[in-house]
Amino acid sequence: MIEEEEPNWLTRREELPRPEELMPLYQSLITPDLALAFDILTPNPSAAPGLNAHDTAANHHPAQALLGVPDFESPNHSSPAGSGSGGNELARTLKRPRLVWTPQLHKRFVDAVAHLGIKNAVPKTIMQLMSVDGLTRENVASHLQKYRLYLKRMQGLSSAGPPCPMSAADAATEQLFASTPIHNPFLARGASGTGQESFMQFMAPPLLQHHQHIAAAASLAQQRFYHQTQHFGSPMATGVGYDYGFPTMTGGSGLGMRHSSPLAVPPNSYGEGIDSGSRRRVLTLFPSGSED
DNA sequence: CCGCAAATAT
DNA sequence: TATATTTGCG
Repeated sequence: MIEEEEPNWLTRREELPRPEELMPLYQSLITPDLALAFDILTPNPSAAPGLNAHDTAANHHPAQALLGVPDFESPNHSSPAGSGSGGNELARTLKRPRLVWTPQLHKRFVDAVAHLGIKNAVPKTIMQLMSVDGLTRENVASHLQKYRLYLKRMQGLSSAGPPCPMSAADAATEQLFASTPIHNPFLARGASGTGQESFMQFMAPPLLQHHQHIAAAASLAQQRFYHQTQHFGSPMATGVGYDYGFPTMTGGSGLGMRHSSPLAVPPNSYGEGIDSGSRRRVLTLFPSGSED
């Protein structure tokens, strides 16, 4: 019996990938506006993946050419010595659209936090550790706030009652605070002892090419695009609401959380699981990197 | 700069 | 409407 490497994803040993290692995850945080402001070429006329511009209404972007990472981090003028923190003030001052924390992005976030430790997990450090272009400290800070709340909520919950539904933060968190359509029957399973079973590999079937052509992705052969279909909560759209797998912490009514049916989406069916003409579908394609 | 609370946008 | 993200304050 040798200490064989255990495929335990639950291992807290989150290896902190070096900036170079986790480069592939770069989310095109550069929005068209931002790019324009920089006078750099705009990859695609549409919103950049990962970021939903205020122009969500016009989601019919044909192709997703997410190439040419505009390194707004390295100015042409080159002020090597000067401007340590300044860098590109323009970039910082630009109004960026809502940042969409994709599971992958969140994953990296969690990884960073795990490695830094709860004590050192401060926005700035996390941000630096994530090494995601365009990601601001504010973004991380706010996300961290929610993340902590989420953890706290979960802790208190797991303390009183039957076995926790899942490995907790690991799974749920990875799921990004709850926004992944992927629901598998195993997810709601009580793990015995340390038997924390993971289940994040089931999702990765060839699910794309739904609408237009995303051939552009060809460049990043390793990157898979997953179309997350979200439907705006319509008062009448009952029957199939969000399937949030995590507690709501609304400060309002407190109740009113409806659990939609356990959307048992087969590993083959995606997106079109529910259809509705009047529903607005937000296509969020997130490139899957080498992580997870 | 960090954390929290409120405001705003989607 | 609720949720997510942003913004302001201590």
